[in-house]
Amino acid sequence: MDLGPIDLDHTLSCGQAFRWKKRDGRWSGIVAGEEVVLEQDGDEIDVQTGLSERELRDYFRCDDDITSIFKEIGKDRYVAGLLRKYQGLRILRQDPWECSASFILATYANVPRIIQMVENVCRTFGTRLPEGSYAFPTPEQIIKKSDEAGTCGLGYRCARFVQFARSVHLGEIDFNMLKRASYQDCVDGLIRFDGIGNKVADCVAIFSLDHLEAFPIDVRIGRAIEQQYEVQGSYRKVSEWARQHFGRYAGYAQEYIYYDQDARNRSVSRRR
DNA sequence: AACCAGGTCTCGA
DNA sequence: TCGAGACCTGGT
Repeated sequence: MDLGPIDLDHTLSCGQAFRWKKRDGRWSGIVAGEEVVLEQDGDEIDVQTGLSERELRDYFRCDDDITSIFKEIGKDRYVAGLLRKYQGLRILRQDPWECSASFILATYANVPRIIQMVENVCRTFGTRLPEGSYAFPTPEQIIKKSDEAGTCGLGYRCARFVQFARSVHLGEIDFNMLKRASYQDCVDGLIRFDGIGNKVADCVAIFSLDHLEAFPIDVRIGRAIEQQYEVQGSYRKVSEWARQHFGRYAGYAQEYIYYDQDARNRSVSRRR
């Protein structure tokens, strides 16, 4: 299947989604409750899934005009280098509920632990698929046996996670409306919920609600921006600077910078 | 064995 | 509007 210019390794391991695993050269994950297995050989990607081609192309954002996106953020010298270095890293379009619930768990934890927490949640509440893995649970599945949330190792995030499931189940958040809304209205709509601050809201906005100008700032991005551009300060100040500097696809630049910082960390830990 | 993690919340200035 | 402290817990 043709998913456009994409590198699965970069795209699925960069920390935007937490449910993809690579084994024996194949990536397997679950999208919209369906198992997806992908194997990339150069430009060829072999796909095994019950998902329709339309759904898969939607998930991989094949509708994006990637050329003009790269042209735009590539105006920055540093990012231009990263575009070459990590060619084929793409932003995904994830399910808003799964994305927001996952990033509520992602606060103040490292990626391996986030993956573990999400996996625990899926095994505890989610539907078991024929292949043996579990789908990400619906809000209702979580509410029905919320007393078991304590066994998932979520720490202080547990109460927020369950409460958010309740809010979503009660229809207190309209993701489709947030998609159509302006970036700022989208963030304002997300940030009302306990456990969603600036950073999580930006992650949800870019990874699931089509607001590619969202620029999530974690500690590593903060450091990188300070080093590369000598810009620092409050979240609001830095993120506004980033949208100004990188333009309407600022979030795409953010993901390349984040991945580069991640790669540096990985090589440091190998050296130890 | 400490250290730190894709932050958020609360509170005071 | 901003900065400082506390915070569950498990990888590394």
